[in-house]
Amino acid sequence: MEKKNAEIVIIEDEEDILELLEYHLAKEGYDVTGFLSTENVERFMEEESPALLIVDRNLPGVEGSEFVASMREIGYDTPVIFLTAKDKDSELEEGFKRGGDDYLTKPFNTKELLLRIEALLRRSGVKQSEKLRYRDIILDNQARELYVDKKKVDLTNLEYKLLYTFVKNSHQTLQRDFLRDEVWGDDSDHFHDKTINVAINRLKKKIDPSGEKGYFVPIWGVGYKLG
Amino acid sequence: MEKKNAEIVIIEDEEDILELLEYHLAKEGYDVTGFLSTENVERFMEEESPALLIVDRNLPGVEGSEFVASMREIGYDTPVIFLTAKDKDSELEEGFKRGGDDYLTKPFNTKELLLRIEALLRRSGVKQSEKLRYRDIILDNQARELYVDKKKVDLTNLEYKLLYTFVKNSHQTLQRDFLRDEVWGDDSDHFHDKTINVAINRLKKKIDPSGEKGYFVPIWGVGYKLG
DNA sequence: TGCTTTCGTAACAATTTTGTAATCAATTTG
DNA sequence: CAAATTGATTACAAAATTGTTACGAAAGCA
Repeated sequence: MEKKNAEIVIIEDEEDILELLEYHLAKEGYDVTGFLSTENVERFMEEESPALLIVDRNLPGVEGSEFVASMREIGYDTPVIFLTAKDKDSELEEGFKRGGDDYLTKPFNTKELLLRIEALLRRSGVKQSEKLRYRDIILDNQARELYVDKKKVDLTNLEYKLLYTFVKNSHQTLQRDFLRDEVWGDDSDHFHDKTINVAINRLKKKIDPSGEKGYFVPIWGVGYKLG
Repeated sequence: MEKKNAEIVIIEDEEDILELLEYHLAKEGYDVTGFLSTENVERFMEEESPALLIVDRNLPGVEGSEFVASMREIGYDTPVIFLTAKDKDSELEEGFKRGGDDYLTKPFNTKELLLRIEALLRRSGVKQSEKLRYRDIILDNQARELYVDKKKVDLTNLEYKLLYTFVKNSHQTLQRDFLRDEVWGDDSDHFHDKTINVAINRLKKKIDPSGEKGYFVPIWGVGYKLG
């Protein structure tokens, strides 16, 4: 239930339905962004390139399937699931013709929607990036990016490797020797005593400037552990 | 009608439904083969590799979804649409979990089935959209052309391959080694340190002369990523 | 052949990262 | 409690990495 994190966009003008959908999909582990109209969606797609669109047909302003057709025209191939209150043949046909991949009629079964999402993502070949988590820390190892409390934080390579080592071994106390081997790979004798301290200090400042979260707990005379 | 002639296999034990389906699909131009049970289907698939399976869940002998699951296990990725008389949540879930792509409950609308077939063939079709995009960059891989902000930009072969590699892996950090393999294909030891830097530098100047867009973000000690 | 384009190499500049050292603070030990 | 040991913090400079520019060899083209 935790390793889905594909990015999904929902366009739905009825706020309570939108909220409900966001809740259910987020619970499944998807990374959901909701919109009340098609406005701003194109810009968002440029920036984020989501894996799937869930689009209400009946939107204010631009009609849902029109929006999808226009996205298709400018080259987007993102999978689309349409939602609709209506159930007319002509509507259905229009939805598919304009580039929809699936179609659900309201009121729909949430379980079914989730299954259809999964099937469509599988068929369209979405690669799930593996992410490591610890508390509010998310390490995306493919993008080599760190998010703390949903906010992106830039790290240097050394800092990244260091944090990665801790998160990967989050249940253990990491001894100084182990960290030296794992992060620095330095077998020379010229490894300064305080190098690790300084590195951890810098890392702490970046991921928790106020110092209130206490990610790193020093184990006196041994090393550190996450806490 | 048109010339669709994709090969479709239908497995359905109720003969009149099977005939009806065969009739409608053939009329649309598909090349249809019907089976009354899962028997012999595997051998047929080996010989013909159809583009789509339409499978009744409720078959004599082997259950439809079981058959699909076993096909998936031995490596077949053919798209599947399940048909069923039942409408239970658990059935639905089982169907998708075992590798179904779509699910229709009898009695179904023929028009809808045809539309869903088309959508599924489109999505699973080998011919993917030949356009890759990232922000305001569009790579038309068929024409081997680049558009930045709707304006055409000429690239050299090397530059194109480089940019293509980045856009294709737009949410990953690309390590220098990976770029060397992917773009230069050079496994020699004589690969100069700065070759990548200079190539990226040239590419940057072409697609973003003013340097304000910051397409390429160096990841210190690792490589680059799009940003 | 002669012209043009492409692209690797080299040199140097600019930038970022990271180790070191010095000092201060905290913890343990006797 | 005092001494000793270890960790935290800070500032600085060396080291490592990337950016930029120019040159010329190689490849493509007329």
